[in-house]
Amino acid sequence: MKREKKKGVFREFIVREGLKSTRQRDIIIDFFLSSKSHMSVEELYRKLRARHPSIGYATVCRTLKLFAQSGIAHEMRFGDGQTRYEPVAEGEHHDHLVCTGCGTIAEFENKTIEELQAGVADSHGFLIHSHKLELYGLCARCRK
Amino acid sequence: MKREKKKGVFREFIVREGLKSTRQRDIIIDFFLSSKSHMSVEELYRKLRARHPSIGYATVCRTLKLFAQSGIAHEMRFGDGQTRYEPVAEGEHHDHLVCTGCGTIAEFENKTIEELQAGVADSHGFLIHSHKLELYGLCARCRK
DNA sequence: CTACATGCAAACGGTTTGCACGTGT
DNA sequence: ACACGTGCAAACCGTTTGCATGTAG
Repeated sequence: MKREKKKGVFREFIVREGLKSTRQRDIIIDFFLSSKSHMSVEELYRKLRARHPSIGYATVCRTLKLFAQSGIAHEMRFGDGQTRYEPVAEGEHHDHLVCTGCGTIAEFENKTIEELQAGVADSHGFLIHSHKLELYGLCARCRK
Repeated sequence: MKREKKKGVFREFIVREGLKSTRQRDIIIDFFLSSKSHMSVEELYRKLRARHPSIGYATVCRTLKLFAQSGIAHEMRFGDGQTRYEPVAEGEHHDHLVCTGCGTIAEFENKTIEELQAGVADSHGFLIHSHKLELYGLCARCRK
């Protein structure tokens, strides 16, 4: 449902920008929307390639960028030099718990923190546009 | 005062690790501790080079990494592909307000947010080790 | 038929590394 | 004397780009 919605949003974006709908873009969007979140480009590319060997790395990069531009995905960089993408969950915003042991990335949402952030921005005269909050540590499994 | 303290900490680190005290390291640490915070490696290198033309980029990189290891500096990456360093202010932790207009980076501290973060980590069974909170937007000057 | 998209390989940008030479201890 | 440090240039790694060819509209 929401998946179809995102595909719709992307389709509109494609039209609006005078771009084209292609086989590769269809493959990538389907794969992207049905895979786990926070995948790195490399990861996405490898898995995609298993089923569609002829697809190029550059195309994957370019397409993911388009997803971000169209608003259906967020581009994110944790400290590891990889670029990751996640489908946006409309309305709600969430932050990340990154396990430095196994690399798992969990999500959380905390309205109070968001409000406090807004307060901080205000008190500095900042007009806040986005934020990034990441907690690094060991997940329940890795800490034992 | 605290600057001398950091130099002392680094000196101890050097000895403990069986490393050596060199002219370059002295130059870099002095420059680093007396410059503005959050400088990128490139920035640091350029400015350093103005006075000490023979210093190598690799040496600057390596030395900054040593600062981070020794605990007198933090390494940080905002979204722009540059690695930045800041002298650590002992005890207190702070987060960043990054102006997307002029690139200025301001700092802030908010104890309540930190506590809430700890709560979030707990409720996920995470053992938190560090965190990163960045607010992106326009600073007072750029927003008008 | 035209403009955009693709795959490939080469370029890029910041960081890291190998190496021959230099220098603290 | 020996081990570590330095400067240089080359390697690296993920990402981006140029180009000849393919394909949607």
